[in-house]
Amino acid sequence: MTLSEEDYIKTIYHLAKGEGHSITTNAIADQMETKPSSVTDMLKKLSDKNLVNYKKYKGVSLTEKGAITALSIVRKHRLWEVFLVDKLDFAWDEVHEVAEQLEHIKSDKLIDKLDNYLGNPRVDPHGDPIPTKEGAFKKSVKKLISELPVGCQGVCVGVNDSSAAFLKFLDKNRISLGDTLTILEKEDFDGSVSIAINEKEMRISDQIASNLFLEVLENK
Amino acid sequence: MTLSEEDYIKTIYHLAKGEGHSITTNAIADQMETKPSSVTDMLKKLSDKNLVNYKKYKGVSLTEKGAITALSIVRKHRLWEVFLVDKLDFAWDEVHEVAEQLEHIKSDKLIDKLDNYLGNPRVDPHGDPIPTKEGAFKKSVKKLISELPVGCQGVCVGVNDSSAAFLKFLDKNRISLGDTLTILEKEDFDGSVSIAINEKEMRISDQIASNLFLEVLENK
DNA sequence: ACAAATATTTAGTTTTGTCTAAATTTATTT
DNA sequence: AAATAAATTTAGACAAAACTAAATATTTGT
Repeated sequence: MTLSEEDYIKTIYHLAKGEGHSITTNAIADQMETKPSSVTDMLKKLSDKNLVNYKKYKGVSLTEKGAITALSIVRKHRLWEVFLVDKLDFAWDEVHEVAEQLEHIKSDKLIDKLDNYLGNPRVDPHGDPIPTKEGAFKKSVKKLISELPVGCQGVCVGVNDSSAAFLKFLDKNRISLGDTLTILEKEDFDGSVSIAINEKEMRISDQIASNLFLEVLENK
Repeated sequence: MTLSEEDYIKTIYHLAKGEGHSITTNAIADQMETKPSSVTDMLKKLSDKNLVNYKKYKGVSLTEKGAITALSIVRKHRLWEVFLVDKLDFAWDEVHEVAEQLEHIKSDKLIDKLDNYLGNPRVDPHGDPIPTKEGAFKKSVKKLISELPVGCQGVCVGVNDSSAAFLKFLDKNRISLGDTLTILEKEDFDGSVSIAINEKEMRISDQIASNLFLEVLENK
């Protein structure tokens, strides 16, 4: 597969939001900042290779083979994002461009070893799920800490209250978006929550827990 | 710079062994497994971009600008090799192909951070020196441990005596080619040498020290 | 249902990097 | 110093992936 073919497959996958429905030529052209005629050319080629179902004027969807390819690219992209953030200390919002390049590196052994090295993460720094080698993965949902049960693990992906005071609190306690957080215990009495974050444990008040969004894997 | 241009620059650099002498069209074609006519085409393009000095029928050499480019690619290649061996546990002889791909990733920030993460290594797993960001680097030489002074650091790159007994000794003591080794102390009495390797210290006999080659940076 | 608007495809070019075959230059023999 | 051999370049062609402009389908509005 060429680099360009991989980019098309990935774009179709994302536009279909992981589902198999039909995507229009123009949607792909807009997303990829290219011309519709270029898209048509490529769709013919991908169709010849059995990666997409393409009917003239009727849009396109990924075949089984195309979906497997897409998931493998998504897996690589997200694993590299974890590497960049966890190991190289990139901020979660500056990794995309580099991961776009790294995702095209061809070596199954590399990805296996990287996965292990990173501790087989299930989500990337944006909280998006990482497909397994076999192409399986759970969907993720965004919920407030206060809405989640004990034992949940997820990634901090947003705040409800973006007041300066709250952001300052997060900063002082070294909680950043992109950090992985586990819910250890919930106190019925005052709604406070014990969490593990960045290798440390701490307790946060109900007020904090109701203002911080976690991206967690759907429970089935 | 395109991927292909980078490959040509790197090939010219390696064929000239880091020096500025003139390389023939056929030598490049052989090395890159391509046709001489393709090489001629590319040399014209690289010459237009001021990356090489090219005179028809007279061979080619890198310009200052070309040499800087080459060193930056070599730096990336070798840093990725260190990553693959030190962090992902690849064997030193299986990293080349993957590093050939990784060396083309474009991000200065990535390479800076990778360099730091790896502890700013001076040599790659083959013992070859890693150029600095500024393009400076020392040559390396291959010497027996017994020939080197206290304080030297280098990479194990070969054995003099490849008898089964010797290889078994290395294996039992978890010394592999590609490991980094520092000479801590030398005992005049029996020629034995204290070394640090793989985060451990150990003492080896004169006989071992005279059979294990280290690739070390030239002292000046 | 039909005209207008929009979406998509086709046809024909362009650029990059490659190739083959022919022409030219340089090197080597005798 | 020719003649031959080897190396190199030129000319012309091709495939991939993009583009523009024109043609054709589909959808929408009335």
